[in-house]
Amino acid sequence: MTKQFTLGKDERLKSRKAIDQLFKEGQRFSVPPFRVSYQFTAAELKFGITVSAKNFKKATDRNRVKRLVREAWRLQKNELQQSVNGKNKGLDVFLIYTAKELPDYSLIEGKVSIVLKKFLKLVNETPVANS
RNA sequence: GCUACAAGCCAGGCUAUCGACUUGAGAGAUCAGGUAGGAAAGUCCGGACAGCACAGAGCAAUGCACCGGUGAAGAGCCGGCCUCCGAUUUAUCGGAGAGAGAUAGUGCCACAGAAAAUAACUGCCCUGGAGUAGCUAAGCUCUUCAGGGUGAGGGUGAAAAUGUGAGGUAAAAGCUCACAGCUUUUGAUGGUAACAUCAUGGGCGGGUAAACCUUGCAUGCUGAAAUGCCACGUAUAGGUUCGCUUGAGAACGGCUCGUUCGAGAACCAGGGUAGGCAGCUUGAGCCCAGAGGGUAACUUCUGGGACAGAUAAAUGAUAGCCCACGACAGAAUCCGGCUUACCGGCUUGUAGCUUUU
RNA sequence: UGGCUCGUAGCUCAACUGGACAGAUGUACCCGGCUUUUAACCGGGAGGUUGUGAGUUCGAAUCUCACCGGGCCAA
Repeated sequence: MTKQFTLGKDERLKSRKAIDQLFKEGQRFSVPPFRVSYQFTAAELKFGITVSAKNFKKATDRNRVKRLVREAWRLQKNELQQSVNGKNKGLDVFLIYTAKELPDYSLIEGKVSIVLKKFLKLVNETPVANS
């Protein structure tokens, strides 16, 4: 039996190059308080999160927001991951937290779930990649 | 016991489930261990470490500025001296001090005031001349002019030529004297020294050097985006200017001289890469206990203990229970300080009040 | 991580080398006038502990130090 609720190095956006390309060429939509950028790739589902230092002056607060979002994604992303893998594709997703107030976990959990549902719909509409 | 102040310390805990980074073991599945701070912050000082430079001279620039100690070093810390402020028990206690030089020079000191710094003006005094002046006259007084002596008086200001008294004089003045104050030479005593006390001689033409500056001392420049190695990729193309022994540029760091190297250099536009490893965490280190040295900062010896190492960047999330109901806040090469932020609690010391014995 | 620079009325800017009520006609605000009303125009007024706190000085927006808050640069 494999672990489900993981968020290892393979599942995070870790290449500066990939992130630059995502912002340059990727598509985006908005689910307040998030701004979401995404791009279909050949690899697998990858995820990143950032918080502006302009909105949160203290590093502690920025870390707090990032940890909450990572946790929400980790616990809810399984369905999308299976769907993406089923289509034999990859997907890079990058979230930017744009609000100026510190959120609590239940709010983040709800918003991330909305984002995930949007992606599920998107993925189901795209054809299967013939490798 | 309460209150106030000062110093030091701690910075929620436990359990369950699901994760992240990392170290070790294992063929692997996996298992075991470790994982933010007192300020990790501000980047204000000082270093370590690394690269380049380590012929030289001059100028400049920056920083520091009582003395001794401490320490790798410092604008840190400890102790002392001096000055100022506050308190009272008048000799102590507490606090503050960028604490060399104002007789090397230059500048500035609004308003007010005669004047803000060679002393000028007003005034005071003396001598001489003049007068349709006054008094009977010599002469004196008055007015005015010229020459000379003075720096006492001028009440304004933050600040006025050290203050008070006496002598002295035509009028005066540290001009002289006494006392007091400041500064300084020499000597003695005490102290490692700053300095203190005493004696002695000289001086006393404000303030401002966080105005320029002078004196003394110190300082090569650049910072982990340093630096070394491996891998991958492109454009040995284009434009402008300068230069090839008549020397561009570099070493050389801000400039000049000087020395050496020397054929490309600067800018514009454009193209490529932005992966990995080392540096990278164990070090002038930290904590605890004991025995010494020192007033103290600090230090010596012995024994024991624990050490984050990420790289779009880990150190967390949820639930429950307990209590004092959880503040400020997140490592990015590493140390030593300083400064700033901080809910609450504990310990020690000092002072005051109260109660009991 | 390292460095540079700036904070003055609500806004945009002045105030020289320290000197006294910290200015502007700007723009915004308030009151009055003009107009049927509004705008424009005319007249008048208010608005600042010079980012904060210390220090030097007789005296600080100005000089020095420490904080706070902006902006910019370096691959």
